[in-house]
Amino acid sequence: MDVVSPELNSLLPDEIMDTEAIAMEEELPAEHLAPPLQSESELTQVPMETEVPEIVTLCTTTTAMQMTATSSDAQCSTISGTQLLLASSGLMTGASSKTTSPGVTQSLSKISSVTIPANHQLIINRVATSPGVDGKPPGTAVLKPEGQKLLVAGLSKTGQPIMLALPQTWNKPATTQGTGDAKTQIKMLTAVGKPVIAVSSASQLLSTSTPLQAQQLKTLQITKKPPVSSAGPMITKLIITKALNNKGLTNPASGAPVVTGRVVTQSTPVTPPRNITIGETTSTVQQNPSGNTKVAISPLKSPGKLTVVSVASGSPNSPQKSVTLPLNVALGQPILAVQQSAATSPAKAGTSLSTAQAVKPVQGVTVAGMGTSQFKTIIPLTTPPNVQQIQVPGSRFHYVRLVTATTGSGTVHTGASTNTNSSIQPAKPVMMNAAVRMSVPIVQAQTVKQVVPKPLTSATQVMTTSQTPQRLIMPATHLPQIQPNLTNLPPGTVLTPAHGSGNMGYAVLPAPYVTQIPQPTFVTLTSRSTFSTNTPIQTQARLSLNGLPTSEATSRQRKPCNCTRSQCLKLYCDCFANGEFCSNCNCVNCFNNLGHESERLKAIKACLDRNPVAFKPKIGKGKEGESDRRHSKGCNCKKSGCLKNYCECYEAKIMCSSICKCMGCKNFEESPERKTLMHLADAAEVRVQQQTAAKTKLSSQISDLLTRTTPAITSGGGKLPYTFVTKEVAEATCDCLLEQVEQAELNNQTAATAERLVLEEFGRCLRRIISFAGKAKTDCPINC
DNA sequence: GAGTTTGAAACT
DNA sequence: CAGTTTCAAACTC
Repeated sequence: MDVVSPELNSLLPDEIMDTEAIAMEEELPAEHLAPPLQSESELTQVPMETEVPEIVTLCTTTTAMQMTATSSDAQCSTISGTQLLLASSGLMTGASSKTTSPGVTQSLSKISSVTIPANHQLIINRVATSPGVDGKPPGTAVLKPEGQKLLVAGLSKTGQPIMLALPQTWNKPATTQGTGDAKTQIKMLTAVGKPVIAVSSASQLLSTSTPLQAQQLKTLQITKKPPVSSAGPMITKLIITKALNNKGLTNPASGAPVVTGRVVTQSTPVTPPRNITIGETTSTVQQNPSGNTKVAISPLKSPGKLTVVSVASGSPNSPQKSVTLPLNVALGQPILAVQQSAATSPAKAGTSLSTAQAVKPVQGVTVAGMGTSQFKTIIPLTTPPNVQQIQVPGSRFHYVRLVTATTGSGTVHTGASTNTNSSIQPAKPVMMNAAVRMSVPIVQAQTVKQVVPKPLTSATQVMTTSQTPQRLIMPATHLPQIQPNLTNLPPGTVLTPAHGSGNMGYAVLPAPYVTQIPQPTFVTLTSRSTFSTNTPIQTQARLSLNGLPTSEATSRQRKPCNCTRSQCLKLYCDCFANGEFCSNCNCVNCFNNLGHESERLKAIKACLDRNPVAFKPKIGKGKEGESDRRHSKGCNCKKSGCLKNYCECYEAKIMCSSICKCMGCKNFEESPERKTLMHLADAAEVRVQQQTAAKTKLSSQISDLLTRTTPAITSGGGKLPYTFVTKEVAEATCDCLLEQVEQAELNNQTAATAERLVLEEFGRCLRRIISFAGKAKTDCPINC
């Protein structure tokens, strides 16, 4: 498999490549928002494109961050919709609490103010710094001395409270500029029936770290258990933004913040939790101790759009940097977009000092959720310290992005459980600011298998481990000319970076080559650095497929193609157009396989050059007020009246729209021809179903009849009696009968007597045959 | 199953 | 962008 040139890295779509901007905007087809959950396995998924109103924005800064009463402030807020703004700064004085729920106020006894405007924005101001509380230095805020330090209750859109519980370590002063150990946990609890979100953040300051180890790991692990309530689909929109600020950049003893988030629901523990693990290594940025780091995420009312605004300034009035990015989820092909704002850019973070290093982060996102049929995976094979992994079971895409590592090695290990979170070596103080937006359509599932990229020397190897392990040999040939728009890559594409220090490349793998294993209910991506060296990168991906058994998930029916001239590398080929490798097809001279990945890559690029959205589904969401589904381009039928499968609209069982350029179209709502056709089609379908049922019933009856009539014989695997009447037996019998006839003739007996003799002989023959048959069965009960 | 029709994709 | 060609699926016989 060829590898896309490192330049491709810079061409990755903003949705996943922009590590600074934390704004995302997406439109999601309605059909992907709320598919009903049917099975328990589905319930265990992590639905990420959700309508659940709780949009949680968490903003923390490590070490001497906002929890200290010095001068650092932190604000996390969302702009609209359900918002949670947590301001741990004593400087904040927003006190106009409008709709604070009782639970909120009870839990915020030491919070100076809680503001919950009508838009569900919850503003929590840490209590003014109280000198010497619990022996902590002045300025250390102790929101709640025992156990969980802070309980913040907000109101969701549905009016249900959102609780935040901070562990004791949250309030650690961390005023020692990089010394000490700061662990933070945020637990968010919602009311019954709503997801409970618990986010724990641990920031460890390692005195042994060096500036070269300035990589920071942020691991965000989210476990979500949808409620067992059958009250509609459980879709959760989770946005977690974490800003970590290690002021200890000047202090080598700065730590590596580890943030682990866990999202759980109050559902019954019947369904295993789904884990979302996000591991990232961010660059070390010296944070202005007095600076404000404000991250605002705006999950707009419209679930399809998300705007993340990162604000870093010393004052709330500081200019904000807001970036809105489309998530390319239109056309019914939502993707997971995980963005991280490393806050390495002073222009965006506003708090970075001149010593800030422009080290791109390593980010890994593992999401187990509603699986889809296909994925796009970018698997890091090089420079793993800077890895961004996004695996979306619910999406047709997987993204694992590599960014150039400028510092020492790091390891991102994202596991299915919180215990699997591993820290990257890290060390420099950082300010991490990540926005994660996960969109997972609840659609057909497809398992993603473990993909273990191997260390490369001259070639890239991807080991897929499963019950039937596959080994993919991917030539490391650089294809600098290939710069595909990754957002439009064929669904199910796996991008694998090329080896080489500092160079980034991607190889494209279709989803079918991601090992699919029936390990359900979680997704795990593991990445290990120094891939270009002898140290192998281990990228593992495991995820469930909507709880579907692997066999079921992988047995997705697809019509085999019959391409003969296109080599299955053009959109004529349905397999290629769907981003799949040909399998069990009838094609001739097929290049749509791993053996011709180079050609395939070129073909993909060519297609994308011609049409950037070539691999996007043609049937997408229509405009406002129109049908939910419509052809993105419209058909151009001329003769079929759009009532045959030649017409893509008709084939998709949708009506033609205004963008169609068809002639003589009869595929509209009121078309009598269409109605008739649909009626006939329905009738035919019913007929087929009936016939199928009848056949099934008949077959069952026949089988039952045979079982009952010949139980003794058939049950033992023996032959039926008539099977003993072989040709030889028949001939011998006939000889016996003829002998009787001859004897009768020799004796001058009458014909009647001869006939009687023949019949008697025939009876004896039959008895002997039966006798031998029974004896043979007894002697050889297995199979004679 | 072979041949025809059709419209999207590809090409010019 | 329009016209033409190529292609594979849909359809017919």
